[in-house]
Amino acid sequence: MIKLDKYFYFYGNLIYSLKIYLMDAIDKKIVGFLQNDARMTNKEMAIKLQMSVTAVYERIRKMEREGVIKGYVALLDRKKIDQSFVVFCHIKLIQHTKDYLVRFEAEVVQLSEVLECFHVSGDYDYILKIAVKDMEAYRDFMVTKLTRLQHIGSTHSSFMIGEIKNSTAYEL
Amino acid sequence: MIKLDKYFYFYGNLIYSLKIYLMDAIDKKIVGFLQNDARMTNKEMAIKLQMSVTAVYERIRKMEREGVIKGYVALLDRKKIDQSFVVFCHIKLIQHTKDYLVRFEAEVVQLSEVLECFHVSGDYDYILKIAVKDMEAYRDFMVTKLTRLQHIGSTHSSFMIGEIKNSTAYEL
DNA sequence: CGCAACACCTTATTTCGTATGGAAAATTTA
DNA sequence: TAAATTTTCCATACGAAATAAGGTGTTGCG
Repeated sequence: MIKLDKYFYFYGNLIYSLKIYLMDAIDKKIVGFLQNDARMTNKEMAIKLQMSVTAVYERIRKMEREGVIKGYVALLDRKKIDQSFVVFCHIKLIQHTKDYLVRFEAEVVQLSEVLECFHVSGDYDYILKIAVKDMEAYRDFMVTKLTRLQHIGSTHSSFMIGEIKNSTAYEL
Repeated sequence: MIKLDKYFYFYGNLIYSLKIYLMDAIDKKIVGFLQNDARMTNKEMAIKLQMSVTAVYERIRKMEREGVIKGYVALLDRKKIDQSFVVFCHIKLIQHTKDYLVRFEAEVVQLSEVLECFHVSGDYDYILKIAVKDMEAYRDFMVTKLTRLQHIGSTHSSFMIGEIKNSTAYEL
């Protein structure tokens, strides 16, 4: 296995470096399998790849150790658990001092309805993906939780009408 | 186990109904465990819940059968596989005929760089989450793939500067 | 009341993950 | 180029896990 160092510069100064894990064709296939079905057995993969179980096992172990594979999770069907109402909420802060950002971020991670929160460029500062039961629950969330957060300037909500694609798997 | 029927009406007409899976406290805990770590053994859960392995096993099996648990996946670290550059792309179509929507959606699911695509209300029709290597790769993706799609009116890209929260786990 | 469905248990069986030792291949070093 | 080292692979073996089978107590319902 080869690790590639990637360097990030800012005005000629090295900001940070990152170890990229260079996967060969077999690694990519293994990870491809596991991204779709983490329950696939080593034996099944070994047969598909025409190699021994141990070889597969050791490759997986290494990728876990190196942090390429972050973990294994069960995915639920939103509809079946009555959380079909998904909203993308764009948020602008009133100011962009580091203190404001840090405080907002610390608070937003605590909100269980917020599945994802990303700091982004553009018109808004943050994009949040929120899942609740219905519109009423969303209104409640907005009023009692989200807008209570400090330093929020404005928000813009986009309601999900349809899910076209929702994948956790990267192409390798 | 109890299944709850949820009905959706539109101008007084029943559009569709949905079977909601009503989980008890134990189901919720089991699913809570698996959402965080799908590799947790039935035995470990059984101990935490003070019940037998078989009981845990059967509950999980039922939730899989009923579609509450959609599947199990491995999650990768974007950075380690050199796909750190994430973009939220907002897309507006030139028209909103069913034909246009269907065609666009069929094409966009084919694009491996597009991890997620949601049809949304508001200023734009779709929100896409795209992961590539760097800005250059994103430009290439835009020019050779995305803007080649039919019926695209306008796009607006927000680049991810920071990942505050990125969870696949629902609160139950 | 009695029947059926359900959730649970214990025990038994099968399958899987994982550890070990060692061979082949590739890579590095002298 | 030859030797040394590291990496990758394999076969085997064993404990742990998932799964199957059979049985018991509880609940709901006609």
